[in-house]
Parts: sequence; C-alpha cells; structure tokens
Amino acid sequence: MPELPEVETVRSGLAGVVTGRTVLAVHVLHPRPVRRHLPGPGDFEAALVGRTFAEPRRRGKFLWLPLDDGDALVAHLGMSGQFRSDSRDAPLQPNTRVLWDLDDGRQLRFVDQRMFGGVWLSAGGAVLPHEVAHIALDPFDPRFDPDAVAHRIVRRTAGVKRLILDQTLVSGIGNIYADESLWRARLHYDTPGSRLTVRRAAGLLRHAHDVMAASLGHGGTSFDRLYVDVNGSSGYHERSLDVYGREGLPCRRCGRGVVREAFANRSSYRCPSCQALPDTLARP
DNA sequence: ACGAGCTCCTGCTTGC
DNA sequence: TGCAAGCAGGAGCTCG
Repeated sequence: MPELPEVETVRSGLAGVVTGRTVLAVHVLHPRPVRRHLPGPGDFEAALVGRTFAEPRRRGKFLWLPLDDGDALVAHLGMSGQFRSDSRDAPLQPNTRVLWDLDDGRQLRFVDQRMFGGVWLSAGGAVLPHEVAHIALDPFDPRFDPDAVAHRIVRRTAGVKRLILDQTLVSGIGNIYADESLWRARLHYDTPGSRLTVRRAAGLLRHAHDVMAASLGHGGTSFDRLYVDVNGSSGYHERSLDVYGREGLPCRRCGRGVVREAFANRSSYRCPSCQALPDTLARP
C-alpha cells in the first residue's frame, strides 16, 4: 500500500495538476475522508473556493498542497487513497469521495476504497502543517541524519521492525519496505533495538533508503497500475520485492523458504536462515 | 517515555 | 450456492 515511494509518485504527479490552479468548487461525496476537518464537510466545501494551490509537498507518507495564503490542504492516502485528474464530465469511478473543480476545466478527485486516508484544511500549514509536525524526517529528506536516528534506535527495547515503522523516529516506511529493509540487513523483525550497534542500525536505515529509492526509480508505471488496481496485493507481485509476499518461495540469497509470521495484527515475511533471531533471544 | 494492543474501513478471497 | 470469517494495514488512541 502507499508508502514513501508511492506517495512521492503521487506528489510529483499532483504537482503538474494543481500547481497554480485555483479552486472553483468542492464536492464532498462521503463525509468520512474529511473527518479530520473539524468544522465539517460543509465548511470544507466552502473554505477552499477561490484559493490557489502552490507546489505539493511531502513528509513521510503525508502530503500537503500549500495555498497561496499560507494555509494548506493536507492529505494522507491511508491504505487505498488515490488522487486522479479527470475531465469534469468523466464518469466517477467507484469509491470517489471528494471532488475539486479547478480553473483549467479539470477536476481533481480523491478516491479511497477503505477510507483510512483523508483530506483536511490546515490553518497556517503551508510550510509544515501542525498535524504533520510530529512526523520525523524521512530518509529522502536532505536533513535526515541516519546516525542520529540510529542512536535513538539502540536506546529502545522494542523490536526493530516496530521501531522503523514508528513514524516519529523515521517516516515513510510501511510494512512492505520494513520487511524488505530487514531482509537486506539480515535482521529478524523482533531483534530489540538495544541489541544493535549504532553502525548496524544506521546500516538498516541506509537499506531502507536504498530500497525505497529503487522502487521510486523503476516503479513509476507499476505504481500507476497499482493505483488503478488498488484492491489487491497483485500489483506488488509485479515488482522486484525480495521477501514481502514470497511465503514459501526460496530466499533470493540462500534458497530457504520464506516464512510469513503474525506481527502486530499484520504479517511479517522473513528468511528463517538469513534473518534468524540471535541465539540468546531464541524463543522456546 | 515507552511498549503493546485495539480500532477504523471495504472488498476480495477462502472455507464450511 | 450462500454466508461468514479472514485478510490487507497507517496512524491515532488507550492502557499499563
């Protein structure tokens, strides 16, 4: 589902669609995706009219579209959110939730099947919406400091996968790229942060950066297909993932069968031999 | 502060 | 055939 590379793909696509465009009208078709706009759907529809978008920005998996008056339209894609640019009279695809009529005759559409995502207006949020301020820098941010984050990781006792999924430590990583990063680093997801050296933790963060950069680099078209075909993980099988979704298939390094294990109400994939728990932590 | 578990939500897949 | 359960998971929340 959308993690940093996918959200960045959406951000750069949106840039060409909304930058410099003025909003003529807004239509909320389902209230849930605007639940974080506290004044309600009616206010959301009215508040944006007549305002002009600047170039979209991103931190981790959060997107925001700055407005020329210093506020921002914030968006999170959640599990299944998509932005589409369509002609205003084009038929709505299923699960279309919010429409923005733009001054070039196009219509921006927010589509979200599962509605974990949402859009809302953030007063004064053009530079950094306050709803995003608690999110850590992501590995693509030039100010991202892997050594500083590594030092925080090794002071924690939680499993390393939980830690790299903690968006207040490092943002942008989701379940898929967490598993891919751990596979590259040959780490078991339950290895406590405190069992890592700073060097090893920083190495894991570098792997996270690299695997997401590779996805962003080669993934544009397959991501588009994913967003068209949101409802399954089928899109991911098209991609060159090394471990995620490969239950029972041979590890690309050692040939052992990849296992899928329950982790925090979701799944973790790992190679049982490349990514074993350290002996001193082995469970009965 | 930290760690862990729960909840939201829809639609496809699986199993009886 | 029909229905229910399982599964996908980002992030905010609560509880200990």
